[in-house]
Amino acid sequence: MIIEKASKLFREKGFGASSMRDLAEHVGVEAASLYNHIQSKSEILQAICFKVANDFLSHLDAVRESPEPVLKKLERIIRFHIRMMMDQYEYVYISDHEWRHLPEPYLSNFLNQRRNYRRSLSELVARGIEIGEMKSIDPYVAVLTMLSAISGIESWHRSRKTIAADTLEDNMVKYLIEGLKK
Amino acid sequence: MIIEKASKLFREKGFGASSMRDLAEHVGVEAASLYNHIQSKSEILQAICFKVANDFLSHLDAVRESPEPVLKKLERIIRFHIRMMMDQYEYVYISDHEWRHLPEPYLSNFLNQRRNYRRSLSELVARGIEIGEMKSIDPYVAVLTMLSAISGIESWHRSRKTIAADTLEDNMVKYLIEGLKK
DNA sequence: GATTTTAACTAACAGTCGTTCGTTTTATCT
DNA sequence: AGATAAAACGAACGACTGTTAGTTAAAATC
Repeated sequence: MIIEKASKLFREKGFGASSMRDLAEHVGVEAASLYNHIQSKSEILQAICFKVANDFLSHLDAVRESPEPVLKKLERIIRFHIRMMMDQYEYVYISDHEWRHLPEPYLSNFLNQRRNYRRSLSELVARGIEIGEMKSIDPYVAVLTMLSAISGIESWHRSRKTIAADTLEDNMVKYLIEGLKK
Repeated sequence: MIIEKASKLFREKGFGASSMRDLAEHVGVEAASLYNHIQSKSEILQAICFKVANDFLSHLDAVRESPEPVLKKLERIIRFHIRMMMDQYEYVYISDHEWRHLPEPYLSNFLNQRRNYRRSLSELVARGIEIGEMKSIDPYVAVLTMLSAISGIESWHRSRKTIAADTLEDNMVKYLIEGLKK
């Protein structure tokens, strides 16, 4: 409840610009009362960031073990990212944009996880190229491009009306996967 | 001088988390002295955001009037974005991430300019499809994907060493342009 | 060299920040 | 019903916020 309200607030105004009194008002309570349920403001941010990170890492592990072609795996991962960005918009957005406000040692931890995630993805792309499934491209750049493109869905989220979710997903997958095919 | 130091600070800590006393210390002066050169904190943000917006709009206007094929125009625009992200990293990053802290009416103004920019780009992509230069894809999604992919270069910027600037640019252009070709 | 302008300083303002304290109300359990 | 635990409250703390006022030192102009 608190975390849900907080995620909405943090997304709208940013972590730094959101006060505990702001949050309390949205929850319908006085600021001091929040501390019966949480330890600190940054604890909320930690909960959000690491939940998202964990969701992505779990999914990646599951996909890696499946016996599909690399391109199919990548498509599944991309679609998962897109759907996460749609279904858990607030959480993903905050994890993407507000992680820099994490206090140490959580900050280093978070960045480590992200680095590992990208490295795993890069290795997947590299293998796809190696076995001739995909065109020759720098794996790191490809991963960076994919992930960044997806995280930009946030700005679609603000203008939902003009384009349907399915259209967005299918077209983006098309663009990103076709660009990799040989 | 002040704006340069400020852009570095805002990028590192975020606009909201950067205090005028922080900034003053980086400039080598007391906080109050800053107000002999600027009117307010948010004025700095305005200067940065609108300078970047203006640079992109000017470039787009120049490209639109040239008589090249659409795909060539898009490649030029993409390369311009990438190079802006590299050469004016701090400015572009802030314009991308901190615009929400702009006070009205500048906020609405900024968002209007961005919307217009994207609409112009979309129309360019739509024409490319119409005349058969590019594969059929939703123009808005294509633009969103391109721009988001590019803005993700920020996270490359933090780990420059592993990959050269030219490699990044060429591979990203390859990925983004090939994905559009018929 | 005198005068005006520019830019630095210290001190302070009114307000907000996250958080803690001691207390009181509400809910749970025997 | 009486005891215990959970969650609410108002008040306050010390630190920090952007900004202004008044003053003084340095630079530029005449």
